[in-house]
Amino acid sequence: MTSSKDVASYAGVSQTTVSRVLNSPEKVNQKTLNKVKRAMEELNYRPNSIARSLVNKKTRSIALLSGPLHNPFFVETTTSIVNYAKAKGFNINVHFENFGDNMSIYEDVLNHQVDGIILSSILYEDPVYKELQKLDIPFMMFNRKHREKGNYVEMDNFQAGRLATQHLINLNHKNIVWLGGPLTMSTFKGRYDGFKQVSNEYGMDVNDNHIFITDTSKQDIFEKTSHIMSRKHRPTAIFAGTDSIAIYVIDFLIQKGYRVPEDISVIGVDNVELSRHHSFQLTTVGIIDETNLGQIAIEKLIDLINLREAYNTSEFVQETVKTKLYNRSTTKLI
Amino acid sequence: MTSSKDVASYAGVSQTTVSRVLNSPEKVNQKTLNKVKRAMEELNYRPNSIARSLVNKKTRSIALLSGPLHNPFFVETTTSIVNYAKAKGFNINVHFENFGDNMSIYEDVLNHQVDGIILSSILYEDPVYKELQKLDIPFMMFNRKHREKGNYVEMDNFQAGRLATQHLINLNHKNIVWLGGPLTMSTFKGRYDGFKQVSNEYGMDVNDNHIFITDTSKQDIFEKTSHIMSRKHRPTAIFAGTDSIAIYVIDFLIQKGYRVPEDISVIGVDNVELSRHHSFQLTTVGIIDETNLGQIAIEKLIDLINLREAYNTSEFVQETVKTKLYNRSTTKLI
DNA sequence: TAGTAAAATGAATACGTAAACAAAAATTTA
DNA sequence: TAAATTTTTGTTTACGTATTCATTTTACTA
Repeated sequence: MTSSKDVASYAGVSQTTVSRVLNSPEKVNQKTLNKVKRAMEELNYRPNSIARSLVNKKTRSIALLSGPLHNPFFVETTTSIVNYAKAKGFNINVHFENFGDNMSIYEDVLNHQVDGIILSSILYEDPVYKELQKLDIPFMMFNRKHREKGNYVEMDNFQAGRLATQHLINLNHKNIVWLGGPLTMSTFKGRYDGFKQVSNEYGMDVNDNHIFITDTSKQDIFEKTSHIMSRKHRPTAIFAGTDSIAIYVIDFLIQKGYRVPEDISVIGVDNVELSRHHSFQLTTVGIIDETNLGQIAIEKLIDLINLREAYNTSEFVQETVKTKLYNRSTTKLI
Repeated sequence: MTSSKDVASYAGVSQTTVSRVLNSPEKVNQKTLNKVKRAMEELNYRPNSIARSLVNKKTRSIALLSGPLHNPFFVETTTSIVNYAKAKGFNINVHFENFGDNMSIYEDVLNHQVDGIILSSILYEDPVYKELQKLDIPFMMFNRKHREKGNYVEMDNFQAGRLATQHLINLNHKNIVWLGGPLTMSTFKGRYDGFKQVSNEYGMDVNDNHIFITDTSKQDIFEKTSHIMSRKHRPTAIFAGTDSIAIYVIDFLIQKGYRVPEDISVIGVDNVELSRHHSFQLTTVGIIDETNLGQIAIEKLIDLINLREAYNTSEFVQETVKTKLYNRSTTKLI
């Protein structure tokens, strides 16, 4: 690989001048500028970004710790994050959540220098939080947040839970099952609390028969759904904690010959793009904005990084986006 | 950030000794070893990977240039690639194809030093190929390949095209439409050629009425499918160039009130995981192996990187994996 | 045209690590 | 116990770039 020194001696100038041509061309004489540029061309020179990073102390790369892509929510956020970052000159190092074991990934992230970290998959009481804090690198949580707050962009999960439940109740449903994931995740916790509160407001009993916690795997969702459908007091509606869960539920139901929403209503949360693509049109609750949480989060993170570089200051980003109902066709009046 | 020098002076040794503790601890006296390790702990020392990369000339990171994630095929390959690389100590920098404009991404990839490149989204005559070659970095193509060959892992697209077509013909279909993407991609070209050959073997006419080229967007697929269904000589089967296309087609059909396979049979290619998850079970053709092409490709690529590091040798990886029919329930005898 | 200001260039150094080589300390051998 | 090994540690340099500071060249002023 050819270095700036090679270019320098080829062009008959010092390495400093070559560096200047790259970083402050206005400070170099037109004639030598051309001479050096030509040398660069002829030697097919590429500045070594590693060496640059070493001296600049920035890598222009960001680590993304994402939930699994079989959840369409993360398909959208990952796409947004990668593309936006690229447009801003940043690279994204992608890592996938490993069954809640964020510490191992943390080691990984740590060992490659990054200018920032963006993560969706943190638990409400995740010990990784304080490790990340020690790092003194901007990090942004999206989707889920941590008890210590920090920087985050989330939807108003509690409101989402309320809206979805209210919608079902408006449609006359009285026997509703909540089918979600671990309440150690702030998303599920908020949505569940919203469900419970509205249920209580309408004097509905929320007992163990109405609450199902899955590990969000297809397998488990199928089993739980199967169990729900085989009960004598079969519910008339299922409130799925995420669209991903809702889609698995509906796939299962259709496979088994049930009709949605004729036999049972299903509502999700997240408003993933896929919910409009599908052969069924999923009723769901999602953020008001056109965009997604990943997009908002990466914008804010890059702002933070730039702010820090320019002024060495830092401020908190704590954003809870309001939600609304996307009333489509997997719920109906009974 | 604390450096190895800081650790050195804190522990009362030279920086070299600190370096040795990290890279060849067996060469350092037990007592000083402990002393240095303690110092590292107390100062919360982390070796700077940038500086390491500069001297080692390896970054342990790989650039992935992938097709878009709304195609489930790339969801699977990306997941496999990221996870496998991580297990082998590599980071993945993800980039998404930008409407065939690989050159802009190429600049990006180039500017961050990587040990290897893995890309799915190359055109058969893509000019980026010779640029990549100049780079003198191992690069591996999967899914699609380039006319110049290089390193690639693909399925036997031609065979896949034949198998799918043969399957439909076995089911008595005589009016089959091929609905695929640009033939500038080796995948579509191979599958199309297979379709045409078998069709001809059975004396079936393959004219413009049977060939539809989409840009693989949902929008375009919907339009083309709509057009196909509104024709007087409506086909009895659609051969979709990929599962992704097949899924869009079926979603459209079901939305419009058609039944699959009762009203029309649909077959895809790729055998994506999702094709089994869905409310319909997609009939498809895919590679024989349990795994996916991305997985195979990343394994080979890392082998290449290691081989190159160890022996400074290089060899070609050129693999065409055989395919088979996955006969599920979106095709039927007529 | 001498003197001064401005523009252009170069020499030296820093970033944090690894490694070649040299030197010192500990151990073994005779 | 002195010489010869072996083990352990340190000094120095390289990796490729950016930057500070000093120096040279050019342009301008009176």
